[in-house]
Amino acid sequence: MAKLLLIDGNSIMNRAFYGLPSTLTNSKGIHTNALLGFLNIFFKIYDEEKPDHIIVAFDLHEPTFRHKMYPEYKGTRSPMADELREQFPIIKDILRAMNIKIMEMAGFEADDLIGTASRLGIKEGFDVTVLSGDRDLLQLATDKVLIRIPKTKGGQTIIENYHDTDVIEAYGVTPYEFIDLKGLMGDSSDNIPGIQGFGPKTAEKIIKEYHSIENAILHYEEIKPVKTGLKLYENREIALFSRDLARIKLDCDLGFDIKDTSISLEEMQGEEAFKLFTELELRSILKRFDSKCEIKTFEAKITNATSKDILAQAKKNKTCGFFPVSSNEGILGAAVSINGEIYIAENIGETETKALYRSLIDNNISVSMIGFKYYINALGIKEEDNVFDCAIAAYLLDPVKGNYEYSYIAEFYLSLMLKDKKTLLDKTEISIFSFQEENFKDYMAYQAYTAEMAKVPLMNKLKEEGMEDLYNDIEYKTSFVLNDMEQYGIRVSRNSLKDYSEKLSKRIDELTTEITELAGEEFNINSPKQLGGILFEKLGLKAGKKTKSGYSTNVEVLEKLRGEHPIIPAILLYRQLTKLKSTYCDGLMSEIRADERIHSTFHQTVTATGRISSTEPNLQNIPMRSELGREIRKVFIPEDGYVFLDADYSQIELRVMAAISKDENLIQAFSEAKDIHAITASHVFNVSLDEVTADLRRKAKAVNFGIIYGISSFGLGQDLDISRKEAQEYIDKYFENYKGVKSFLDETVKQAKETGVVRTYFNRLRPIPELKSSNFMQRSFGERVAMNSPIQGTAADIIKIAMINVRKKLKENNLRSRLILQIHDELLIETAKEELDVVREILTNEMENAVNMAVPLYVDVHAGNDLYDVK
DNA sequence: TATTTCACG
DNA sequence: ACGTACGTGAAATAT
Repeated sequence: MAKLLLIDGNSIMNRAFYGLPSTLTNSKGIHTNALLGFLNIFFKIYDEEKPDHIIVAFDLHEPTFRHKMYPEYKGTRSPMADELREQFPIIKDILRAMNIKIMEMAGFEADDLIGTASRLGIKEGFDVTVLSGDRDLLQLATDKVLIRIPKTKGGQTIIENYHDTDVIEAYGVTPYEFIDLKGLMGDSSDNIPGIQGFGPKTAEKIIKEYHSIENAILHYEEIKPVKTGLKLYENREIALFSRDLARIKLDCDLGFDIKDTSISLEEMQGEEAFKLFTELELRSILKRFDSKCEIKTFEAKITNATSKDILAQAKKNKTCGFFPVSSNEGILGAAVSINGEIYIAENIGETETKALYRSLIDNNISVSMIGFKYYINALGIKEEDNVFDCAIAAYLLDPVKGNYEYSYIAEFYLSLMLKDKKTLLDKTEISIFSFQEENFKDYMAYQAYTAEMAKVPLMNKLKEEGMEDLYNDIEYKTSFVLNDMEQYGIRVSRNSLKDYSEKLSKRIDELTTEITELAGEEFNINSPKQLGGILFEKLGLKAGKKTKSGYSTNVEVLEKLRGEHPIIPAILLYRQLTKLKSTYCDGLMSEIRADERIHSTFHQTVTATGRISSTEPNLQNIPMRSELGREIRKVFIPEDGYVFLDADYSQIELRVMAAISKDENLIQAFSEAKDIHAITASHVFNVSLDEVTADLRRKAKAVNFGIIYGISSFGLGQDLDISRKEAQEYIDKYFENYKGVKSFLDETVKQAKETGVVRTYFNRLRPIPELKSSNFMQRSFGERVAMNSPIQGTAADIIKIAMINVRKKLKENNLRSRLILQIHDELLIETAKEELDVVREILTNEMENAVNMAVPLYVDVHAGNDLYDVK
């Protein structure tokens, strides 16, 4: 028999929302917990029942006929949580995309529509299932209508099922009598009054005996205790009225034929639904599409081939996706996708793979890869080869995503669900034997296929977003600069590092003893938990901030306690020393390679703003601010015959802000090359320039930074340890003088709210979904990001341009000197001694003239014999 | 794996 | 009333 599934949308959404943590959001900051919960229950029921017809009912946010009967109806309800409300339009979009009928109607609740549909369903001869979290619907149960109520028990979703007989068994009354039951006892959640003092027990007893309120009223004198009977009689109007309120309507005019709601799995899992789930990043739901969306025929399309075969095929197509298979031993072979067919050249080795790559390029075949920087050296990729990199393109289009593996690119740009690397290979070590494994073949095929197929959609998207130049002129070329820096690395003196380390160890041991004595017991000083216990419980010091798991023991807190106990300065020093030892001494030591140099990896597709990041090790956070830490810079030395030449931009972010905000005062200040912090101080504190003290300048500097970070009085107050009010006064004074900055920041946030994105001067994009959040904190964060990203991002763009141009100039002039480090606003060149003058010229020029703005850019340049020396 | 802390711009 | 400065990565402990 045909089956009809009716879903109480509001109640299932509500249940799903409270069943899953509301921290569940996608990368765009959209809450997805109710969506996910709803869909999980939905598919669970669907799989069990395989209904032929489905309808989902929703309440509208309008008064219903019950409100007309009784204005206080549902009056005690607190308003719906914003995070849940936001998800209703989305679930409706999803249902529409799945071609599932939605019903909602002014004046009626979802219950009434479901009630009506259930009866129409019976008339059509359907078996009806009603899915709801609300027991009110039990009154609809018959032998043909099954009510299913999901419940969470011990983390597991179990579903209670009720036909009419089950209702009788569980409640002792028939579904029809259930309405009378509610009339007597009322319902606090709907604010249905019922008879005061009549709870489930009394109500059940009466209805069991008399089957209806009317009949019970007729026989009220028989009811015992007498008081109960009297009370019923006195309140008979309320009881009958309450019952009317509680009764679900069965005769609404739905306005459509119930037979028109038929649906199949294929119809539900179409292209549109897939796209929407992809957008929402509901991966677990997408898994249901697996069988449908994976490239089933991939295996059949994989062919083992020689380099020659591949070249011959590629010549016909003129474009290909290229995946070099690499292990610790280097490149083993390659998988090439040509017109969707995968050709695998197994174990041909690095030399032949390189030759294959070159032959493709030489024959004008465009090569598309994913993360090509990694292969630049092994394959001998040259800038003019014009390789396309899907990872960089995908990064530019969504820099917050943070993952640009083939599986994600295929998902977002090809609507293809491919098993990801982890699923296919997990801990597989790639070797010459890997080629025989089925999973590995799939992996190679997916890599190559995605690289080929995603190129066009990615390029179109880049064009659409106006980021073609950014891609071609900045990002693509930057890869080559970064690769060079990785290859060159930076020389580190093992011996100096060891000496420094030993010096630290000695001092750390002494401090450990001292701290143990002061604490009166041994404990792990590195453990914030144990340290908190010692300081704030045992020693009774005043706890400052708290963290999620206990007392905060960070510098800020400890610094305020400095005078309170001799253990505090000891701990502060201990912290500093152990940090230096573990992160920098030990950390750097293990990264020194046989060539005496450290080769960091520079990541181009990591930061949300366009900056570069550095790992293994991070060479962008070598100590600088404290003298003790700064010492470690002495271990970084140039190769014999070379010196270091370092240049850093002077206040590049403030200058960028001045230029793009077009603030006249700020531009003026910078054109005169004055001390910007001092100038700001004179404005904010109403003093003349020569009256600016060091302390006023320090405060003004904090204000300037605050502006760049997306100023807030709270943040500035915290930083300067002043009241919020005072901080606000500084900010107001600042904006009074720099009105252009004020209007620029306001306008940026306003536009960001309209478009959902901000852009740098070079059109680099950053989506800020947080601006749409209903959560104040998230939204405020979004606003600060909107103010900061164009500034930080433009500065990042500028230094990338400088890097590209510096490298080009060094090459053009056949110089041995090389760029080896970038630290956001600073470049370091390992400079051949005899080239020092010309390199200084190049570095200064290229950095200062990387871009032509309304504000001049300046760099401070220093030469030195180690990294300490150049600053 | 998450949290805390701290190094840098 | 809410409870923050923007952008990173590494190490250690706690879970």
